[in-house]
Amino acid sequence: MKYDFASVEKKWQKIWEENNTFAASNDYSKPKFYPLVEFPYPSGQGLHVGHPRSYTALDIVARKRRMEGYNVLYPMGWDAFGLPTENFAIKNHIHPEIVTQKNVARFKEQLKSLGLSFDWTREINTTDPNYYKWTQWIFLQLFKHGLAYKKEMSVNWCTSCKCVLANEEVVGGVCERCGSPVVHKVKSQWMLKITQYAQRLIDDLDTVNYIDRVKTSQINWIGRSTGAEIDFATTAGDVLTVYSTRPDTLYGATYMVISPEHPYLEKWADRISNMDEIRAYQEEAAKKSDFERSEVAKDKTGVCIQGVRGINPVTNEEIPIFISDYVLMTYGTGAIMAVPGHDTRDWEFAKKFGLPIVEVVKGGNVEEEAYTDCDTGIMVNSGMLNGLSVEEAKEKITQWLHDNGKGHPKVNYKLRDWVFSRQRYWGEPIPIIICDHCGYVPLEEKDLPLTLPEVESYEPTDTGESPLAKMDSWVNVTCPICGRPAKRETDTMPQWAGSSWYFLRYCDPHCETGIASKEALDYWLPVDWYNGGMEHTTLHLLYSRFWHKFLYDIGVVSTPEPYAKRTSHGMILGENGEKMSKSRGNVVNPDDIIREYGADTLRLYEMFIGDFEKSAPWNTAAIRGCKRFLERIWNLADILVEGDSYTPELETAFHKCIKKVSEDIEAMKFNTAIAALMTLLNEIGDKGAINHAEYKALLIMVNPFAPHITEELWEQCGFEGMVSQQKWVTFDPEKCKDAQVEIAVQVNGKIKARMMVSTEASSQEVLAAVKASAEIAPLLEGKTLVKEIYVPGKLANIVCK
RNA sequence: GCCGCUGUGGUGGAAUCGGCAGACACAAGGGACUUAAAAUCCCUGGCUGGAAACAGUGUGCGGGUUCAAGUCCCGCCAGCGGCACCA
Repeated sequence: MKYDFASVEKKWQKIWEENNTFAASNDYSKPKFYPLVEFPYPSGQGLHVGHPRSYTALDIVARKRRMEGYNVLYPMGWDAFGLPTENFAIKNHIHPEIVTQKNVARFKEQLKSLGLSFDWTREINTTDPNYYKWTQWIFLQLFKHGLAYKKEMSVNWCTSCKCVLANEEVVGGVCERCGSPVVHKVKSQWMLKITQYAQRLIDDLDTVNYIDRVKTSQINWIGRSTGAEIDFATTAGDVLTVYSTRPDTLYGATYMVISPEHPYLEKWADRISNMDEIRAYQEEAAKKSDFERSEVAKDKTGVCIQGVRGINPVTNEEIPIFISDYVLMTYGTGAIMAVPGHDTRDWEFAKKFGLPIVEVVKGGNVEEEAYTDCDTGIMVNSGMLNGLSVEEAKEKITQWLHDNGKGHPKVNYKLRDWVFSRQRYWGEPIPIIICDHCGYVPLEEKDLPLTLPEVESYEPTDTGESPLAKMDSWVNVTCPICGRPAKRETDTMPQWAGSSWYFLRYCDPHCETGIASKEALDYWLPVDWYNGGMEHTTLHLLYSRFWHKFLYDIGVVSTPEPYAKRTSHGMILGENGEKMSKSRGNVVNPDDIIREYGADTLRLYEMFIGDFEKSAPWNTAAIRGCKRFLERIWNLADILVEGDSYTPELETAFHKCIKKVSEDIEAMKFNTAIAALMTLLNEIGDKGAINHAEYKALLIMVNPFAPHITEELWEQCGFEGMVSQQKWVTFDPEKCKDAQVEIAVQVNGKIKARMMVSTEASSQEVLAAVKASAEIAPLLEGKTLVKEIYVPGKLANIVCK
């Protein structure tokens, strides 16, 4: 009988759906397993072939764990707020909610057609008021604990669209949509104090099992550095504090630089004789877009402040102070001591402005380039530090600064607070009322959710405010505290909000008394295995860890980390090896592949395509190999014979294969697991028959990869129950060994022969047999044996002279 | 510039701790079956020389350690991704 994948796949998808076969149980006494994949943004384009790579991988793990007796929660939902939907709504005058519903329906159908074992009874949607009620609730908790605050911030402003853009919408310094320049505009923004958690976000990485590249990117992103804050007295009679990671080079500080936005400039205005020049520079710097700033990064600019000079605290020499945009107001103190001898940027600046370069660490040639090595140099021209190593000097000078009240050790982070406002419609409204008398007043929890009102148009206003600002009836309210007229906050939350806690909601998605019941959270958390793209390492993953830690601090969740394990899949590229995109014309639609080859074949192919963690080019021709594999399994039903234990010829092959497949699934080596199954199938084919025990074991092993065909075969062969509800197969390590193996025999490292030996044979026995063999004995005649090596089951090497 | 990843046949990729390089597939060539094609099955295959046995050579390049290196060490080259004046 021919395998009709289309009808078989539909049949089983229907059965699984009607029986809720893969729903997680609320029996909290069972051992649990909570695998998680990133829920998709339901875009208008539908599913990408990249989605099934991640989803199938953890589906395989989830299915295996179910068979191993775990209570498995493998959920799915929709991260549905966001710009593309809003832009589509603006363009086509359709409510974003309608667009979302349509896209979700399509995505859901596509996911179901892949046979993924999601628990659809726990489906969530971030745009559902019953969901975002709790997103707003978390925001209120953050606000009440002082972690949400409003601040004047510079934001991205598109000069042509006249609207605020998120950082993601600014590509190469221009607007992603219209290509016009993007400039900075100061606006009052909601911010979340993620910086307060910076150290814990680094430290607790030691307690979780994340792949190294995720850990290192997070650490780099947070960007911890240690150094000292140093106070420089100025001729204006005040103190200018700088931050430096190289306090050891203090004797080489020959000038200072402050950021163009530094507040001291106003304070010093009366003393500065070239204030016009300074103001012109400030304006110039403000006008520059990020793009221009990075374009001119190598060419340093700046203005020397006339009228105020700094005093080096160790040399007591007066040194000039410059303003330059290479010093950022947002990092450290917005002021630096410049050590041109030992900092590349300071060196470039000093060369350009003809400033003195003093060598204080021996080892390089500071006339040629800055010498920045900290490991080998010895301090010179540095008074009390002379002769010390850099490390010793850092310690000594920091102590000296402390003792003399001129500075102290300091840790800084590159991580900035999270800009949490968007001037957009399609997001969670921020549940705050702004009252002239009472300030920012949080909504009462009983008034949540604060739902999005219907608006006429979703376009941002000319002033860059959210479309909600035009809704007078919604905006104008009375202050819950003083009863005076007040206004609602009209900004909405960024897309990252809903995805920062969604894994908590899955634990108890219909809970009305909290984000989820305490019992559910205690049972299911942490997520045991979270797989997702590397592009989410520094934003989503960091944001959700931050929220989780906050919820832990206020007693809502009982684990300090949300995810016990984090892995990441590689991208699937187009057939030409480039990133898949519409403009490159190399997009593969999973629907087409399913129609032509079936879901099982697609699943198998995506897992066989290569190393799961690396990117791999799509190759439609190669899919046929996976289709053939499944058809050969199908055809085995024709040579099925009675038998309730493995036949001797295949016993070792089965035990070996079970071991390999079981271990490879856990190690995410799906490609080699499939290769092992193909090898086993070839061996069965050579033998020409398969019995019931063997076929059952094979179907159980293949089921996580190809769930439909295995279910159908299980039923057609009259085996009891469903294959997906069987016990996972086990192996006996003793039975994985062949009685005899072929080893390679080398003389002086060159292969001279091959020989069959017993796996039980000792090293002496094998070496004796090797030396006596017809191929090897003549080669050893008249030579002195130097060394004999036997690597059991692999090779023997005779070294002689 | 900095950080990370990668470099293996015509192609995708295998190769626990250093132990037979090229598993498993795809594509290709040859054969069987067929009126024919598709499908299926069998055989061949890193490269060079040779009819063959076999010999030499081979994991980006150059050195090194070792009985033994794709794997470890030192120095390069190329490609991809991310960050980018973070003091």
